Order: sequence, then C-alpha cells, then structure tokens
Amino acid sequence: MELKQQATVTLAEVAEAAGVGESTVSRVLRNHGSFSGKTRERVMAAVERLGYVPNRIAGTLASTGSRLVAFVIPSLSNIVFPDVLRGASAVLEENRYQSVFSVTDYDPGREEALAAAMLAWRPAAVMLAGYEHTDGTAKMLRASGCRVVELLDLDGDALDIAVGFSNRAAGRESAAFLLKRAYRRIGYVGHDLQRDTRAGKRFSSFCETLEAAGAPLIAREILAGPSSVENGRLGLERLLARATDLDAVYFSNDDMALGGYFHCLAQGIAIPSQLAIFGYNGLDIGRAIPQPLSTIRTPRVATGEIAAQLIVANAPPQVVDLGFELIEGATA
Amino acid sequence: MELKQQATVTLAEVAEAAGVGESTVSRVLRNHGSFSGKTRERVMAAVERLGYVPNRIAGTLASTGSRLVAFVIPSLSNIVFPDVLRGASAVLEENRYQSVFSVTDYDPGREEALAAAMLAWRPAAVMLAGYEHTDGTAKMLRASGCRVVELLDLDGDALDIAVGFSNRAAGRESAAFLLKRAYRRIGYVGHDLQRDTRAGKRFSSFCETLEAAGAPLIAREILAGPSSVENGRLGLERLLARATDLDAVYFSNDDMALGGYFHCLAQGIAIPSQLAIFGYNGLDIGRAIPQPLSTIRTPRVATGEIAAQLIVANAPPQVVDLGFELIEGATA
DNA sequence: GTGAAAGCGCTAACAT
DNA sequence: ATGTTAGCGCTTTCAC
Repeated sequence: MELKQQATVTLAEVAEAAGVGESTVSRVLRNHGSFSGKTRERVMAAVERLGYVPNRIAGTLASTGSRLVAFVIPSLSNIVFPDVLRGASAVLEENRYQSVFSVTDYDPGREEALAAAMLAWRPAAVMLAGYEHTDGTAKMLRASGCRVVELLDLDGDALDIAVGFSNRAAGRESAAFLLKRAYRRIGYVGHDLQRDTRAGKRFSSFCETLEAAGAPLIAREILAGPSSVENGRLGLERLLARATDLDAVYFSNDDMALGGYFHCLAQGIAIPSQLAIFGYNGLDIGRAIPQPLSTIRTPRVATGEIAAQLIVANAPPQVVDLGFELIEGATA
Repeated sequence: MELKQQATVTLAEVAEAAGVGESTVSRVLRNHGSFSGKTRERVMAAVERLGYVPNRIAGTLASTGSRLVAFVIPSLSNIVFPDVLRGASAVLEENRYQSVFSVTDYDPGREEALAAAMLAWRPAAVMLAGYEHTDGTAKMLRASGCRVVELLDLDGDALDIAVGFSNRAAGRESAAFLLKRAYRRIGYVGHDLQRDTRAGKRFSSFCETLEAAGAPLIAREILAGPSSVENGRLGLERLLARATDLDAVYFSNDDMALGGYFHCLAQGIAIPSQLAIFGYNGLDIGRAIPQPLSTIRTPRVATGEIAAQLIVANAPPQVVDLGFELIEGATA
C-alpha cells in the first residue's frame, strides 16, 4: 500500500505527471480522437502510478448522455424483479452502462418520488414495472426527455418502449386451460390485488373467461400482503373451509401455488384428481416438486435483456411482446 | 401535456423566472441557509411552473460526498443478494440515498473491474460480498477514501466495516447439530465451491467438525454451476447412487436441500428416519413444506439494513456479527 | 436575506 | 498529434 487516500487524483494531475495536456489524457483514456503510441504509454504509466480513477460525475456533466439506467421496481421480494434486473444488468454491464435502482413497495406515490429522484441523475433510461403510474409520474417522465421502458405488462398505452407480455392473455389462457381439462368448479387464491395490478389483470380476465364459458368462479380468497408460500398455504386452507366442492384452484403466482400444493400434500388431498392447482410465473422450483406445477412461464430474464438491448441500441419507441408459455405440468 | 422535452430546465432558468439569484434558489431547494417566506414561495412556484428537476450530477460535482451507495454483488439468482439489497435500499431510500449495483457472477476479476467502475461515481460507500477480493480491488478500495462494507462473512480481515456472521461457525454448528442427533454417516451435496467461497467455508468447517468427532464425511457430490432446486435433487440422486448407507445429508443451501427433499418425497425415502436433510439460509419456503426444513436462518435483510445504517451514520470502522439461528425443523 | 463569482473535474470544440 | 479554453449545472464562500 502506498499513497494516502482522500486527496483524489484528478485528470489534471495525470496530465502534469505525464507531461501532456488534459485533453490528451482524456482522449487516451476514452480511446477517442488521435494520439501517438508513445503518448499513450506515458499517460497510462502516469495513470497507473498515481492510481487515477476517472470521475464519472464530472465526465457526465461535461458531456451528454449518462450511461446510467434507472430501475424503479415495486419489490425485491418477488423474484420477478431480481430476474428482470439480472437480465438487464448482464446486457448493460457488457456495454459499460450502470444500473441504479429503487423500490416502490407497490406504492404509486413512492414511485413518483423515486422516479423524480432517479431523473435527477439524468439517466439514459428509466425502466419501470407496468403502466400504472400517477399522472405526475407520467408527465415527469415525458418531460424528462430520457428514454422510458415499461416492463412486464402490455395491457395499456406505452409511454415510449414497452417490453413484456399481456397479463390479461395469461389470465385468459390459464382459464381456458382449466376449462379444457374439464374443471368447472374453480376457485382463486391471491395476494393483494390493489397493489399488484398485474396480478389483478390476470385475475379479472381469468374470471371473464370462466364466465363466458358458463362456469363462473365459485370462491376466492384474497390475502393481504405480498405473495408467499405460506400465504398460499393459508389461503387454500381458508378457501377449502368455505368451498368444499372445488375441483381446481388458480393462484396469483407460483409462490402461492406452491403453498397450496404443500397444503394438499400435508392434508392428503390428491392432486389433481381431487383438486387441481394452477400457478403463474414458471419458477424453477415448480419443476422440481414431485408433480411438476401447472403454470405459465414468463420471460422475466428475457424481458430485462431485451429492454436493455433496446436502450443500448437507442431503438425507436415500440412495444415488444415476448409472450409466455403454458406449462401443462402435473397438477392440473 | 405542455412544454417540449429535451430543453432541460436549469437552476439558472428557475432563478430568472423567480426573479432571484441562483444561490437563493439553491438555498430554498435544499432548505439550507436563510431566505424569506415570500422568496420561498416564488421559487417553488417557478420550480413547479417550469417542471424543474435538479441535476444531481452537477450538484454532486459542486459539493462533496455523493449520497450514492454502490453494491457489487456476486449474483441476483441467489436470493441472498436481493434480500440484502432489500434491507439496505429500504434504509437508504429513507435517507435519500440512492443505490447503484453490479453483478460479478462470482468472478473476482469482474469484481475488480466493476468496483473500479463504481468508484468512478464517487459513491459514499461501496458494499461488497465477503472478503475474497483481488489485491487490486483491495488496494483500489483502500485508496479511494470511500467507505467500504463487506457483507455476509466475518471470517477474514475487514477493510473497513464488515456486517454479517461467520460462515465457519454456521458450518460447525450444522455439523454439531447432526452429530447431536446421532447421525454418523453423513454426506454433502453442494454447488460450485470455488466461486461461492462462503459456501466453501461452511463446508470445510462442517467437515472439520465431523472429523474431530470421529465421524468424517462419507461422500460428497459437488455440482458445477449455481445452486438450484433441480441441482439439489440431481445431486442427492447421484450421491445416493454411490453411497447407499448415508443417514444424513448436508446441503450447501436451502435451494439445494429442497431439491433433496423433493427427491426423497418422489422416491418414497422417509425423512428423517431413513435420511435426514439439513440446509442453510432459512428460506420461507422451507417452513411451508410438509416437514419444515432443518436449517440455519441467516440475517440477510438485517445485514443490508445494518450496513446501510452504519453508512448513513458514518460510523467508524467495525465488525458487526449478527449471528444466525439454527432451525431444528423436522427433516433432521 | 440575498447576489456575484469562483470553482468541482471533466469533455469538446477550436486552435496549432 | 496535441494544447488551450470554454463551458456542463450546480454549491459555496464571501460580500453586501
């Protein structure tokens, strides 16, 4: 260990040490413009010797565009969002972009405040979940001049770019599948739908599809709070206490469905003969349980990847429907 | 929708519109220094009217310290890290800090490159997992003058602040528990230990403890790639094919252990009478399966929270041991 | 209580 | 190929 901290080295010091001008150092470091091989070596040597770390704050202020992408996500507990971040950050890091994030906890007011805070960093793009924003958020985003990507939902009007799939279609196909399998007495176990609007959309189109087929939803159990395995278990327990003659249950997602599955396992309820279970998300764990979970696999990582690629490429406004895949599984 | 984009409003324009000086606007906006109530109103009105969003890039450059915290994490697939981020970001957002992150994929070389990139934003702190950094990373971090927090591991020397618990102790206690329960023919199923050094530490102290008790590990199955439920299932299947007389298996974490549990369920192997299973992490799902998983619950969210609190409070260098909790469960 | 002016550390013309 | 010089949009003395 050598030099002391705090006294951060600046580009000017590197220039002085290398015996060249500041702009030359800048050119060499960004590998942009022209300079001789010798100059390059002297600059790099000075950088190395002084332990220079460029200041991106200054760099960004002086130039345009910020190689910073802001994510405003509802939650980190729901695996969906880490998955999206994972896909996006892989692509972004490859392209030397950086990711800032903040968590709204499904609160539109918080989303607005956090989006404003993110905008203050003048990101190249802000990515947020779905279409349900306050007027303030939408207005701010539009006025910011930075790219906006709405993720994981296509049922609405895009501000700029949207990448994901239709939650309504997912709900519809789930219902159609259960109907096709001849289930007619269907129930639902879900988590807080006011907050998770995408789950709400799935649920409402699920119900519509059942009604249109003359087999309306028999009973529902909505639990307060976020989705979890334990809430799924509890939800099914409560639902079955009220509605004893169900033949299938649709869950708001796989976490909840797994809870339901475990409840049946523990109670000796035969799946799917006595009760069918259908989830949403296509988590890996659903494939590893003794009977693979019937569910819809969503392109979470791909959503992040595509969104990032579009931003890196500065693509025009567009809606990208990645679709989803219905997994027949063995529980329905 | 009103004005056009791109022409971003600056503080100078707000000052002009409000008929005051720039520094006055700055004072009002940061609520710092003195100004009259009237001035305040006029400034706020102008801000509102013009839709001004302060530029933090410029603000940070002009002032000192950056209310930015950088996370350099190995993965987003392993729930551990989203959990840490969740705890930290809740505290940080409350204190108007922002979070940048990047994912190393367990590669120390990448960690160095990404840490350098993060440092370029002059964050208030950089938080990274564990102690295993390259010399270059350590040197850079030390020279940067910014706070460093090492998370989730206490078996080593801290650069500045460390928050977490001892993985060696976790491995030791897991072994002690199995021995106390009179299991003597113990096997191990794990994922890539070269990369996940914390899992490696647990494993080695687990083995040492077994040996010291005269019941050395009988067999192990290490799978390439990250931990997953499916790999746990596969790992146990392979392990049992080679070692038929095991009475307990230790897994590198709960994901893997759940896979093992499901394998037993599917194969009709009685748990724990025929085979005991022990995990690590204390995931919620482990409590929802028919037999609660025996495991060690780690303070992941709390690790993030405490780390963030220490940074917000600008606490002195220290090591915070949050410990962990052994869950007896029903699988061992 | 308020304004003027000097930077913060870079980048991007524009010279040379 | 390289140096000089204006900013980028703020914060922060320091006068008034």
